[in-house]
Amino acid sequence: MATMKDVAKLAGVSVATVSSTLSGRSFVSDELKQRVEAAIRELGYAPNAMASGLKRGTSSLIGLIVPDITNPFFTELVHCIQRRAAEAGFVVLLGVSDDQVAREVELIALMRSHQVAGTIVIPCGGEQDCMNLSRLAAGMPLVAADNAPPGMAVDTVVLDNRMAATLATSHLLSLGHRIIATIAGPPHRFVSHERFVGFTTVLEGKGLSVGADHVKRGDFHVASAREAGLALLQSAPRPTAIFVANNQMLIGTMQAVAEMRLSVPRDVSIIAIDDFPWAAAFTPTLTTVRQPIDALAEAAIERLKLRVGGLQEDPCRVVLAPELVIRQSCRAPLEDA
Amino acid sequence: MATMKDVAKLAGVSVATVSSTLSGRSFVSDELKQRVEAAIRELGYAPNAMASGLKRGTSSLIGLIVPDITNPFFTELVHCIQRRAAEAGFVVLLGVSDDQVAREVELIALMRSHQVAGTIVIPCGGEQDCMNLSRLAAGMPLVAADNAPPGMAVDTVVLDNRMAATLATSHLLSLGHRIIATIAGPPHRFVSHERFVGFTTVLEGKGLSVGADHVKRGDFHVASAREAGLALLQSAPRPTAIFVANNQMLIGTMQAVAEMRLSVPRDVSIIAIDDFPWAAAFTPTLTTVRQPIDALAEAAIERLKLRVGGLQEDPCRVVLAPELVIRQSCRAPLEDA
DNA sequence: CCCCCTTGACGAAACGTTTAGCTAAACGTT
DNA sequence: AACGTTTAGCTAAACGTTTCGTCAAGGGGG
Repeated sequence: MATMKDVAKLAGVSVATVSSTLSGRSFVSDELKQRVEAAIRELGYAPNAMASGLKRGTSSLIGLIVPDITNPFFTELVHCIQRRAAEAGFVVLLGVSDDQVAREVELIALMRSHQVAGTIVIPCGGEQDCMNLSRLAAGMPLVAADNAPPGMAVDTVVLDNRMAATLATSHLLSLGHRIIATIAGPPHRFVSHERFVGFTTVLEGKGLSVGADHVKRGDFHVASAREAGLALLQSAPRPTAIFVANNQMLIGTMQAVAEMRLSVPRDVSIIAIDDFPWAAAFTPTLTTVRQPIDALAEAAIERLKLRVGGLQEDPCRVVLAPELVIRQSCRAPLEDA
Repeated sequence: MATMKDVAKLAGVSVATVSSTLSGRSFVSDELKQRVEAAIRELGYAPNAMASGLKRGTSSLIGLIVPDITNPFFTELVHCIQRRAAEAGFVVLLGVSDDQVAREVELIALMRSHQVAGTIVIPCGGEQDCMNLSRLAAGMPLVAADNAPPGMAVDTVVLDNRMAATLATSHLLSLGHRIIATIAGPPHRFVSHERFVGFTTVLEGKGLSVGADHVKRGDFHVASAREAGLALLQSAPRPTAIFVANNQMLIGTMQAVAEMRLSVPRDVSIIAIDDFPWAAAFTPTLTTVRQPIDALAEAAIERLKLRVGGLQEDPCRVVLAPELVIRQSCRAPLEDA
């Protein structure tokens, strides 16, 4: 690998001049500029990002910590964040916490040791874990997205989860459903809690109550929802609609329905939070509440850029609105039900 | 951020001793070791990966360049690679080429400038582009996976694409299909070509020929396959089965079938290469040819580790076998067809 | 004509590690 | 007792940048 010294020698200038040419931070005459550029081309020189990072005490890296990249919501979020990061000149250092808080903590340290300019984290833990996270960040710009409770000491970018649940639940009510069940997420997580509260609040507002039999908890993965779905569909009275807390559990729920030889939406209506690329390819096509994923990514990168730029002010919270996407998996309940 | 110097001062030793304690590369007495460790804890010291990387001329970073993270095959591959990389002590620097060869080339340079230990790339171009890639790698350990033609000057890890096509086509033949169409991938790509050759070879072996009307080219994305599917389903004679070259195009094909008010597998059988997490959640469940994704990831990381370790030998090619996953989207053609 | 300011380029000192080479002490051998 | 050998630890020189301070040359104002 050619270094700046080699370039300088070939161009007959000092390394300082080469550096100035590259960074444009101070004036270099056109003549030298051209000699330097020629030398760079000839040697195939590329700057050593580690040396530069070491000297400057920071880098063009940003950390991105996600719980699980195979969940299509996270896949899309990673995709959007990576694209916007690249546009902003950042390279993404990817960490997967695998839903383990301990791993998440390790990853924060890892990011720091790699001198990232900042980190975007999608926390996988409960409120307490999140508070802990913001403490660990100390010094490193951190933005928490998605599962980020208010009160964290860092910028947060989240969906309006209550509104998402409200949209879904109101939609079911407006179709005439009165016996509505839910498959909620892990109780300690912020997003689960909000979605569940949104759900119950709407029902209570209508004077409806949800029986304990009609509330199941999953872990946001497929299998747990299949089991929960089977239980719900065997309960009496059988719910005419199910509100599912995320996309993966939606799949599990559909499996349960199929196993019971029931049909969506004839026997039961299903709605979930998180749209996903193939929701329109299923039979029936799936009604969902869509998160504005790209807007989340944009806001996260935006906040990070500001913090990296040295902005010192109180943590800011960005809350974005969801959107109801009506497809075929919900319709009015059968009269005879 | 505390540095090694701070630790050394607090522990009353030299920085060299701290370094030795951390790396274990030379002997340090138990007493000093403990003093150093105590100081590290007290200061919350974490090594500066850039300084270490600069000095050692390499890092614990590996580059990973993929065309498109939202394609579930790539999602899963990234997931597996990232997991195995983490197990091997590497951190993944993620680059997305977005199917653009120029971007891919930039990313290789980017990885190099970040002093990665090595890079795994899933090339997005044709044979020539791939040859070019191996040249660009010069000096940096590179492993090409998936769309990697033989003859590249680097280690390659690929699916036996012809066998995959053979499994799929033979399955259709064994069910009794004789009018079989295909939606192939972009012609210049290695994987497309192999899959297409596998398909035609099997048919020709049976004395069957494929009409030009029954061969469509897509771009591996959903929309192109929808169009191709519509065209195929309107051709005469209508094919009784379609072999689709990848998972995203499978979705597009299913959409086309639905738009034509036809039904799978009654009116047409559909099979594709690339299994994906929800293939079993569709109605009907989808018959596919599964790539051994984790084995691909394992082999890629394994080769990379060897090369990073300094192995100098001729490029090696790992070819892995696919597996037919029979579900509901293929069955015998209707007699009256 | 002198002084001062600006401009363009350079030299050299960092940044936080790793590591080769060195020192001094401790030990075992004759 | 003199000598090598081993050991534990230290000193200092890199690694490839960035950047501060310096410097010479040139120009303009007094």
